[in-house]
Amino acid sequence: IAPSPTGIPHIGNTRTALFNWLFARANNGKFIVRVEDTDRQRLVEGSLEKILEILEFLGLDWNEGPKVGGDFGPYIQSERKDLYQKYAKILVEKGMAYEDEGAVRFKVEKGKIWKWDDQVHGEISFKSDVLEDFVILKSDGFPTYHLAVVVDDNAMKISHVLRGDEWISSTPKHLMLYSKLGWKPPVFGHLPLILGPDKSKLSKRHGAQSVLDYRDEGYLAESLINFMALLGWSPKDNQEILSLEVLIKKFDLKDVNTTNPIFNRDKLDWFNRKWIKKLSNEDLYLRLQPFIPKDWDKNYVVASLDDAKERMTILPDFATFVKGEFERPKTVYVKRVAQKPEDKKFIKEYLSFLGNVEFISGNLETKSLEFVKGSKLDLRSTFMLVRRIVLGADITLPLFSAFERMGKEEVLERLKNAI
RNA sequence: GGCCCCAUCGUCUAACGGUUAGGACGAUACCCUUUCAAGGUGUAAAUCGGGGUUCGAUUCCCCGUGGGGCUACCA
Repeated sequence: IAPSPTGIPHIGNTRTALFNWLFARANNGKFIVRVEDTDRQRLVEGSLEKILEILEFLGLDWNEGPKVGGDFGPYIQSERKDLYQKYAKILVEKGMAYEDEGAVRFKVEKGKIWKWDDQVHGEISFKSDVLEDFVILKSDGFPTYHLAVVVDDNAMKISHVLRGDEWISSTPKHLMLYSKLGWKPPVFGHLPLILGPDKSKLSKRHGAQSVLDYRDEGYLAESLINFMALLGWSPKDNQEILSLEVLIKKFDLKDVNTTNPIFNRDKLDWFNRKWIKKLSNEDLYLRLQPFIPKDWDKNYVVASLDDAKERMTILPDFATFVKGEFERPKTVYVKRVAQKPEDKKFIKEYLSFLGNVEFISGNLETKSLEFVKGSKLDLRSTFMLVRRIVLGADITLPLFSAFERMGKEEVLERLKNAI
């Protein structure tokens, strides 16, 4: 995978990385990260770190590249400038390229047909006549993508190139370069492009775009991987919930689609719900750290996880469900929800009733149910009243498990506030 | 404009040339239910159009239409 550090990669670029990684792992190959920073104008400071952060967050480790090194380094193109210049010079000397206003342009031979067996599309061919002479070395001495990618893929012994469909029309240029340089081209596979909701190529203007943004919104790496994997690919058995391990076993380039999928956030949400539910409480607690106050007691939080897991879509949902257990409702609010005399009367009776009840969720529930039914009050509205008084909200975790966690003293205290 | 890629429910997708065109998300109805969820059972929802080939096309071919990409000294 060869990202360009001209910004933070969005879901589309990241999915390309994922497919490359899966393909490499599924075939006992090597996953190589090479940084293509030959566009000096658009270089964005710090994006290389972000790129690696994304890969690390998702668990896509690389065999060669930044940080880990490798036999064919350096893996940063700006550090390989001499190499590109050397080959540009050779091409010029052989008359296959020429200088043009400080840059070097490759001479396209007319009347030829360039074709390759694309691993996802099948055979694709181009007439060389539709291509114009193209720049391979810019006037600032840096190569264009075309020269750099060919020189490096050859030098680094790259066997397979999986990239986005947007590169299809450039492939003949690369084929020409391989041919003139006397090298054997790698196998190409072009992946369908992920489209935004407006059906145009995914880009910055489609809202939160990078995996890091989704991570910060509370999506798990598992969900993101699962979601991206199924955009343009599906396993033979149509299974949907897939871990990285399972994906490696099932991934096959033959099952990659040719049509451009559209990014669908609802499905991402669904995956996140599924994956959060699969997490152990201990693991979920760890992932929750960035999204909850530091002073929330660990045992307390963990104890509420079974209930919370069932209803969370993103990590920050946890705090909104449990917040009411940590903060007493405002008195003005309590006074307002318990205005009616009959409500106050009920709370008074319930209060004294609770005094003799053991605060264990199941017990609390059966006893309370009996109590309310005996009073002939409406179940829903009555429990909603209690919920509002004790937890200060309409949407909370199940009432009685919350009671158990909070303890008798605290619950009674809060109820007293209403009378 | 030119070149290239693509075309199954709203979305992600499945279907050796023979299926009542399947699944999932979302939507919706009902059940369950102390809220919200979750869960359960249903429902609606698709082969872009026209020609071929074939006993038979979602599937193969052609044309059209639609969408996307490229057309930079960006990747």
